Amino acid sequence: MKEFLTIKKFSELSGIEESTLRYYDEIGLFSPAKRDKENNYRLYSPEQIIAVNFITVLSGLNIPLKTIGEMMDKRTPEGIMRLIEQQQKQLDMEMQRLRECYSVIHERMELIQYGTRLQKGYKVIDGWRVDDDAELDGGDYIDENSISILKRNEKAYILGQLNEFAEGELFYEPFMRFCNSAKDLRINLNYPIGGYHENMKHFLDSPGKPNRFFSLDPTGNLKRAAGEYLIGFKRGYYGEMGDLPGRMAAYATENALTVTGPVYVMYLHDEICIKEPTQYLAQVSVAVKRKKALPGSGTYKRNAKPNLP
Amino acid sequence: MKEFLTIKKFSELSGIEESTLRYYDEIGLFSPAKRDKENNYRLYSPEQIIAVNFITVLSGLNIPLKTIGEMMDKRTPEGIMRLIEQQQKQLDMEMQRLRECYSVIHERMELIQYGTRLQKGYKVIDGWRVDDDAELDGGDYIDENSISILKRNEKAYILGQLNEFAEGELFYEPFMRFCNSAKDLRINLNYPIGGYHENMKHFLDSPGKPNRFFSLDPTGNLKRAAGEYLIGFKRGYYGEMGDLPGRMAAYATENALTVTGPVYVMYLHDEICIKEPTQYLAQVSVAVKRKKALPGSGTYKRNAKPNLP
DNA sequence: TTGCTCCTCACGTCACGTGAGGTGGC
DNA sequence: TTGCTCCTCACGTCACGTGAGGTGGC
Repeated sequence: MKEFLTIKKFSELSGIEESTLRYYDEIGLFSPAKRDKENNYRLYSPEQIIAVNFITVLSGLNIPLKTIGEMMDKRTPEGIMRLIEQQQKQLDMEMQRLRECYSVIHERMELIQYGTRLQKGYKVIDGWRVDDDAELDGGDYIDENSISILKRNEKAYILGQLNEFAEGELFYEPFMRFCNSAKDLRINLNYPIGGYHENMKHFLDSPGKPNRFFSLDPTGNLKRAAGEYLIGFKRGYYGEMGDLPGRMAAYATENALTVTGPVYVMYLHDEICIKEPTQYLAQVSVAVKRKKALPGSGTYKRNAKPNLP
Repeated sequence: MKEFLTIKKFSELSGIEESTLRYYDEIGLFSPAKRDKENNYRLYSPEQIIAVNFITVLSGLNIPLKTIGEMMDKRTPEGIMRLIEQQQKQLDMEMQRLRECYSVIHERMELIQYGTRLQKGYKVIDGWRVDDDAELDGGDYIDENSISILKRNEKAYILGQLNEFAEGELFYEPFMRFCNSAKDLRINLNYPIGGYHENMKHFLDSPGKPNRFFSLDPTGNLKRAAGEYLIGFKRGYYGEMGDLPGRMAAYATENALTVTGPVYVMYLHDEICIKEPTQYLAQVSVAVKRKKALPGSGTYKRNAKPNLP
């Protein structure tokens, strides 16, 4: 005698909700082996588990139920193979998409967390930032009012085309052109976007008008070189640098530093995590060379977190 | 003068559909910077790209729009961090789920493709199966009517508990109990399920009533050992083995083989890819030891596909 | 009569997509 | 008048989830 299962039992056995089983029956995708003639109960046979589990797997791969249904109607081994092979490509793309979202989030979090920690202050030892840690002797604290020299590792990014600021234009128009060209230049606008000044002079002359924009895309073709950077911070709306350029230049002069290469403007806290535009938090950095050795440069690196933005 | 963008321009710039932007506005998740007083047009500012792209990323991570909305309302760097950290765990699980679906599909495909190829015939050289290839000399062909000796690599699986067949019971009841215990035994029912006989004698005595069921889960704790296997095929409904047990035993005797270890019954084509139950295609295999060397055992392994099921 | 399990039917949800019909400035 | 771009509003879609009200056998 063949044993049949009511919908509840079959649901428990297969791990599929009763409502889902009823829905599959309703759309004709997967129906019970038979119906009870007395009360019209759905009666499933145990081996139907195999088929319904397969449907669950295919559906879990984001194959539409309609497609699954069409295939199950006139199924052949070859047909199933074709469908699955197609879906494998889609699945690869989906996995890639998720990994990229993950990567975007990772880059964002690094900036946000850095900005948040900055309010409490970072300890700096031998040029590397470390979290505040009472166990560590020596070093200085930096916060958002500090100008300091820090060591950084290499970091990838993608540069946009040259910005052209027409008379009276703020950054809106160039930023729009940057976004417009993003597709052609294969720039992912989901990664944090920053401003790029070709050198310190340009930053001093027009602090709110970067030469280019760049995307902090870790697959980018350009690298911000590893080394020592002069770093300062500023709260305020996009492009409002206040007296920061002057303070940074003065710090360089006082400490016998030669600034070299482009100036990077990154927003640690932008409109994504702060409502009030005057509270956006920018980080400005530029590579430096020392004209003479600074005192107190040890080699302490325990707990060093060199890869912060 | 600040420049504003109509919905079409903003849609092109951000890559987000107009209907999506209208929907985000409708539910209060993301609204244009202002409205045109004349015609009520939505007017977006270029820097809104940053916020809407971030929403896209979060939404792409399967965070509900409601959650994103609540967070954007009272956003703080800390709040964003918390949300993202939570979501990273969910994302890890989703990636894991997709990888497992992929793995299930992979195991299924291997069986299905093997069964399909079997209809045309495989060439066997030195005990390893290879696809039909005119360039290869020697070897024999196997198809679904063949009994043959083949080499196989190790393969992982998970065993269910001992089956008990009450009088007159077919495999339904034990199969149901197997499914029932799946959760406790950490058996994934989505992988192909097969029948396991503890030895050849048991298979000969009750071919349709395996001692246990097993799941071809590649993370399984048990391994089907690498080595030479006696392999036969049978078309028919689950458990209908016909004269196959006898033919396999006779083949072993004629060829001076000692069968050893459990007998595995795997369905290459089951109800997933064939409607007609009498056409299901089972593969039966059992490890063998040769009492004497067979003739023609070369060492040819080019194009060998040893890891077939 | 009371539970219990099942049934159907209708409506809700989520994140949009798709017209239909209307507006305002060139 | 004709296009064109935008608008609102309503309804559809996909894969279910959630009651509401009813049934049948103990």
